[in-house]
Amino acid sequence: MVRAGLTPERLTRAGAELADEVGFDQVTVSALARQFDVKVASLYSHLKSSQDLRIRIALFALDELADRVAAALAGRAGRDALAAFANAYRDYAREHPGRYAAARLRLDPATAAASAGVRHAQMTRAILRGYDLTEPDQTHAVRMLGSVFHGYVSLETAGGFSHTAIDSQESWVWVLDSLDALLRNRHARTTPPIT
Amino acid sequence: MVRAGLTPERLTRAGAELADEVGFDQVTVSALARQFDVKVASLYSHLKSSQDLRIRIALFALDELADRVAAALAGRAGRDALAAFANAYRDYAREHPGRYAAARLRLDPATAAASAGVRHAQMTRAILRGYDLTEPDQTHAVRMLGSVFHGYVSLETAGGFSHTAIDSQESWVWVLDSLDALLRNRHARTTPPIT
DNA sequence: GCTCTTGCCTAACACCTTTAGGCAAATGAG
DNA sequence: CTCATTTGCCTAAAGGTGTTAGGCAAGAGC
Repeated sequence: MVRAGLTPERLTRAGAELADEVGFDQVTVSALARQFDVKVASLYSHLKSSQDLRIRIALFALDELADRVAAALAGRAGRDALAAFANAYRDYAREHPGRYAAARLRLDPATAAASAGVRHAQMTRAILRGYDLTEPDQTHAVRMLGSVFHGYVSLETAGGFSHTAIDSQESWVWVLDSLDALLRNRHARTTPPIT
Repeated sequence: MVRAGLTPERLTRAGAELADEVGFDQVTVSALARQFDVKVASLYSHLKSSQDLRIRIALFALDELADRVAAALAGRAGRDALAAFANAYRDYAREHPGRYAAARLRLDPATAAASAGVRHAQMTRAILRGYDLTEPDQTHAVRMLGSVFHGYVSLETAGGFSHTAIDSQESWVWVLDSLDALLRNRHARTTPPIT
């Protein structure tokens, strides 16, 4: 009987592709076994559990996304960097919705600390180097950028922006433009807080 | 044999509570049957399917959240309205994480159109009445607000903001403050787009 | 009290997850 | 090259969830 040549890496990759096709939460050990034309139990020599598979896909996606963002960011600063970062993020989610969902999987602290998630955090902070923000404003800004990008991408891929005639791309540019203006003006602003 | 008195409404409510306890995607017809001390198959007289249950919980959550937002918004305008809206949203997600997740369930267009989702959209637009924005800026702003609020709440409840010493509440106020400033200045801005 | 509807039940099947134990293919030592 | 060992995929089996079909008894209406 010919062996299928399964490895955790191949399974993870196939799982990521499957996620893009059918959705991350439809990724199942059984479905993966079918893809490799192999019995389900066979995968358990390579994966600890179904959750283990999901975590591997998440780490894979985080890493791949971090690579893309890093490439997009190279040599850019200021609003260029902001747009490059945001577009890398959004493009990834549109090309690979399943992997993007995987990257949002909640990891336990130890796993998260060892993941490419830290690169994401570093790169977000790197963008802000072009705007002279000091702590704690920098942290606030990091959180805001993360929120906007994740929120926009999440709502957009969920089809939330398809009810109006106004193009989502237009709104995206408007949002990036607004964020850039906001960050440029932020250090000078002195308005009192609202809550 | 004493009857349990099941109805779709009671099941939906119990499902919503269960979602808050164990997470929306752990809400299962089986778990619900256990809660009512009833056999699983019995629920199928009241629910079409597991997905039907999830949709009911989503609609329930959307409605409840819309009520809260409406109450928070009453009599407020401008930055007050913005903060009230945002806080209602965030507070709901923190008090009822499972229901909040349910409210984000992707609905088919017909169901969505008949849901409280339209009230949410109307209320978001209502906030912008305090800032004189015209189309298409208004739509862009609606999308941005939705993105920021959803993104922030989503990242915060996922524990994404607990790695730094800086308090999340502080960042939240900073974000609201920034959005207010942004919207107030937006109509006057003439910066060219970046992408 | 009798009939009819309705609510919850048992039975059964399909699919996913996971563990235990077996056989055969690859690997490597002599 | 042969034999022993390791390793990869298999069968078997048990437990959980989703769903349908058909039965019996509780409650409602007359």
